[in-house]
Amino acid sequence: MDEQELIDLFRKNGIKVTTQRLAVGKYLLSRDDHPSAEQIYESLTKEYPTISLGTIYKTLHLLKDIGLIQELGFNEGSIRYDPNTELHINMICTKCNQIRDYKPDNLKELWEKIISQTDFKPKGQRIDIYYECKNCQNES
Amino acid sequence: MDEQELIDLFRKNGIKVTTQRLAVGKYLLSRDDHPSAEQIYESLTKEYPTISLGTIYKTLHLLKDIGLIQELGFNEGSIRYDPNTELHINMICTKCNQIRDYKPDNLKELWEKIISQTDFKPKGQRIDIYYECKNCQNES
DNA sequence: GTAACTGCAAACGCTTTGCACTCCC
DNA sequence: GGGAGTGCAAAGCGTTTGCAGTTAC
Repeated sequence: MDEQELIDLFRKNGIKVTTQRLAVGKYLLSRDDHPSAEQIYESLTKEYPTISLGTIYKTLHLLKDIGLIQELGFNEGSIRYDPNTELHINMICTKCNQIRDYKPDNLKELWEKIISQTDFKPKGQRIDIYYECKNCQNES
Repeated sequence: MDEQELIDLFRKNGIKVTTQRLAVGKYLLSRDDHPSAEQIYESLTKEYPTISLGTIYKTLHLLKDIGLIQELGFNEGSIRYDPNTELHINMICTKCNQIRDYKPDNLKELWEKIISQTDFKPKGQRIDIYYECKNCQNES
């Protein structure tokens, strides 16, 4: 998704296009890890020195409401933000907490087999795999 | 798991068997929803009026360390505790936040197909499906 | 007896809220 | 021009921590 599409998405949902919202949206779309609000703030504060954490949080809720991102709550009480709302697996390192998306070829097909057994209509899903990433394996 | 097995599990892990730990462990094992620390506290305070939230939290961390339960972090910042550490799906109602376990017959087989494509060695997993439960559907 | 555990209260950290100021439309 | 959005600081809330008193072993 490029900047213009992001602007269109905001307009379509009747919310004003502001520098801050574009900055947060573009930043998230550019990442394939899943940053926390704090990480987003740290990164954006260089280019936008007056941006505030409060605005980041408000923007994140907005982006969630319009379906651009998914929130992932973790045990440490933190929330990470995932710009990939399609079916995928979050590969989460149990040591360094790094998250990478993973999308096996036949995931959709297998997933449909799993949910076809129920009469519920899923609105969404979250699939995590916990493992130890290569960096952390090498260190130990 | 009955009380004696729980006691054995504590002993095996070298931690003392106390009334409070047994109470929290037995309570969690008896539930198929996934209570929060607050819910556990509310429930146990009737039978154990002096139990404290601090102790509940300390016990929950302990139970997690010995592998009896799994922690599930949620977006609202809360953590829920799941006594089922086997492969299963958490069916989560997006309205009332009720959680039920769900275990399709062929889940294990399909799951193994999904992870067989990677060379990672998973240490665990979490699978959520978000939906609207029957109670909430009827209300709307 | 003593090391581990409990209960309490204070501290902590992330997130939300309220409000005056500012900016998009 | 006016309502929506921002930035700041204070409040909120679930969780953790420190410590004196208590309990399991």
